Formats: sequence, C-alpha cells, structure tokens
Amino acid sequence: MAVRVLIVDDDKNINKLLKLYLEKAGYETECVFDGRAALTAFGRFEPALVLLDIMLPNIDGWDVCAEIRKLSDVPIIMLTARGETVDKIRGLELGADDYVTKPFDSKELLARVKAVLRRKQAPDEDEIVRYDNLSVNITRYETKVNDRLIEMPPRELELLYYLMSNPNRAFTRDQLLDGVWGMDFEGDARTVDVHIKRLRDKLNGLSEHWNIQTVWRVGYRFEMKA
Amino acid sequence: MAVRVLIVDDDKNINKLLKLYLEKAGYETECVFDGRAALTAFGRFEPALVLLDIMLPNIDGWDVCAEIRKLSDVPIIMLTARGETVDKIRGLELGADDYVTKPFDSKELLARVKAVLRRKQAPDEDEIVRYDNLSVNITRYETKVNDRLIEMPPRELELLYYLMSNPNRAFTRDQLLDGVWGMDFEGDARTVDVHIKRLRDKLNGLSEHWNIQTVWRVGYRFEMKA
DNA sequence: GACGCGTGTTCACAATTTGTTCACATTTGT
DNA sequence: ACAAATGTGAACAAATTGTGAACACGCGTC
Repeated sequence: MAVRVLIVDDDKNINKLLKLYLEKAGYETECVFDGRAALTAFGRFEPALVLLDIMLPNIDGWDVCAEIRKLSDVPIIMLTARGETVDKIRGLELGADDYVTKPFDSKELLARVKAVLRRKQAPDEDEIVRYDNLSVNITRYETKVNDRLIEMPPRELELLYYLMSNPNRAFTRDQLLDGVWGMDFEGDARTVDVHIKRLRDKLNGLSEHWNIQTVWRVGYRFEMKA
Repeated sequence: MAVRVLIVDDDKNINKLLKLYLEKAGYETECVFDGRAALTAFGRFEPALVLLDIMLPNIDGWDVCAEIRKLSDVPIIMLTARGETVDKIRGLELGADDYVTKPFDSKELLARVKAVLRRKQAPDEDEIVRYDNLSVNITRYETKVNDRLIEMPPRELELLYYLMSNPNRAFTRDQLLDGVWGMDFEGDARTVDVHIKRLRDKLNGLSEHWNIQTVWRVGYRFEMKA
C-alpha cells in the first residue's frame, strides 16, 4: 500500500512531471488542475500528502489550503513559481508545511516530500499516570519516585500502570490478567500475586500516601490515602 | 524550523539587542563574543546567517570571515562601528555579503537580513537532531560525534534519527518499522535488532550522556541521561 | 551483461532476562 | 481452630534479545 499524493497544479506539464517523479519513487498519485477539483479529490482520494500550486483557477492555493486544514492536518507542500512573492507567514498561518519553488529538480522535491512526511508523524504526548511522588510513564516505560528512576520489568510496570489508572478501584485477578496480560492468557491467576509482591518489594516504604493493597477474596487495588 | 543566526560581537549590549530583534522576528540565535568562539560555534550551530563584528578579541572579523568562507558560503553581514573605515573591497574579496553600520535600527537590520537571505537563495535548512556531542543530519545523511563524521549506511542513520527525534521514548519494533522502513514493509521485526546492534557498534562508548537502550518486551529507545 | 561492492535482510544459535509455577509459610475470616 | 486465601522464596520454563555469518539485492563499473 503505497503512500498517496495529491498533485494540484494547473500547468499540465508540471503536473505530469511531478506525477512521473513521484510514481517512480513509489508513491501513488492523483492529479487535478484546479482548486475545486482539488477539494473533491481530497475527500475521495484521501492522500497522505498534497502538492499544491498557489496560482489556480477557481479557488486559489491558499484557499484550498485553508479548506483542507479544516478537514485534516495532512501535510501540504506549496508550489510557487520563481519570482512569485511568497508570503511565508500567510502560508504558516494557513498550515502549509513547506514550499518548493518551480522549477525544481526531482531529488530536491523528493527530499522535501520525505521530510514533510517524516515531520508530520510527530508521535503524541507521553502517557503518564501520577500520584503523589510516584509516576509511571507507559510511553517511556519509566517509573519514578521522587524523580528517581525505579527499574522494573515491563510486566510489572504495566501492572502498576493499570492499577494506578483507576486508583482505589479493586481489581480481581482475572480483570488484571485480562487488562494487563491480555484476554488470551491461559495461565494461573496466582501469577498476579507474584508480580504484586515484586512491585511491593520495589515500592515499599517510598511513600505514606499510597500503597498496593490486598482486597481479600477479590484482588488488589492501588490505594490513594488522602 | 526557524532560521538560525549566529551573532558575533564583543559588545554584550549590542549582542543582546541583536538577539532580541532577531528572535522577535522568529529567528533562532546564538551569541558569541570573540573570533575563536565564532568559529567553533559556527561548526556546531550551523547557522543560516552570520552577523559578524569586525573588531573582535582573538581573531578579528575579517579573519573569521575568511575562515568561514573556507567551510561554507553562508551569508555573512559585517557589523561596523560608525566612523570605522570600511574597506569594502577587502570585504568583497573575503566574501562578506553586506555591511551594517552601528548603531542600527531594528527595521533596517531585519530588512538587510531578509535581503541577504533572499539573495543567497536561502538554501533551506537541514533537518538535524542533536543531543550532547551527537548530531544526525537527515538532509545530508551525515552523523557526527564531536564534529567527527561517523560513517554509516542510510538505514542505520534513519533509524538513529527516528529514535533521537523522540528521545527517551520507547518504540516498539513495529513502530520503528513503520516510521523508518515504511508501512509497507513486510519483513521480520528482528531486522530492527540487527540495525540496532550495528548502531551500537559504531556509537558505543562515544558518550556517557546518551545511549541506545533496550526496553524489554517493548523495543528500543534513545536514552538521554540528564 | 558480468562483476564487485556496499547495504539490507534473514537465519541459527547463544546469552540473557523475564515470566510462571510450585511448595510451603503466613494471614484472614468464620 | 480450620479452611481458604494470600505472601514468599526458589526453581524452572519461556520469551526476548544479542550476535556472527550467510544470503539477497541494487547499483555502478568495466
């Protein structure tokens, strides 16, 4: 499944050239020649990247850019003719990601395309649960107490994260197995106990304000003490 | 992705003022106060423009200009005190691009900066990730440690770049395959391991402040040690 | 087209870490 | 006190990663 690129340029030669370059580089392309067509094609084709000329019939590039931005944060590279005054501020406000001046060579263009695609997949924020002096970062797989790293195996960390994500809630062993180990775990429920013990060994006495509590005949819970 | 400007002036007030103006205008700046510092900063900071005072401790502006010209054709604007005799011929020979007489006002300065960048066809900035003594330039496909080139194949470089672009984040092998190899990679996830090993072989022991860490049952991450 | 060369990928096996189970001790509730 | 549930340490099993070498592939050269 190749990455799809929508090419919007009223100059048919440039359009063709772009198509050639990109398809040779393994991208899937669709070409349109005016602003209105760009918008309808955008909805249908769902490109991962848009190459957008500024000077267009119907609706100009800026407006197309703005419309697309209302729908999606797909990367957009604006195409400008040499000599055309490029108002980069305006482009920035409208959400363009890069500019390429015509005429361009294939190498530079492809480099820009790759760069923009790379830049856009900015991974999201870390997922962290905290309470008091304890924080568990499931994105980095780091546990900290008072900003000191507490080393632990992934499963323990996941278990702690799971408990902390619903503080004070009592989880049965089966719930924990389902939530942390996955539905398909076939083993002994006592496995949970061992992991709990190891967590306790690591976290024991590090705070007065929380602990991992046993709930008899039920399971365990992460207790927050007011 | 701001344009980087290196400011070289021994007068701390002027330096500060320039920094203020430029950063307000969206440039990224670095300030140094003598010629020697200018040259080392130039290598590390890789500015898109240099503002260079002529009267400097250590190495004077002309010589700094000449040294920089041996390395790069980055635009250089010379700063001269009013009344200072400006040997424009000499400047021309050395490759300076413009002169600004102190004191200057912000508007004029910014106009000159923009003009010079435009004239130089402002080659778009490289995309670089750095940490401590390590930098990876994905535009040039160059990796440096302490400004020394570390040769490595493109895939390894891309992998390193990807890891470094989110330091400390644990990536699963699948995430790395998607991000570096592309969604359409059909091969074995263990491929990542081999590239990691080769990276480690190359980077091993080059710094105490970072390394590539295994996150068990998860994947790998580029660890920055505070 | 044949040939090397540098890369990228896969594979097999070793090394390591983690996950699980077990047996027995201890605690809890009735 | 008794049965059931949980705590605990150690042994064991399984999964994961490290590693060297072989293989495959594209690319430019001859």
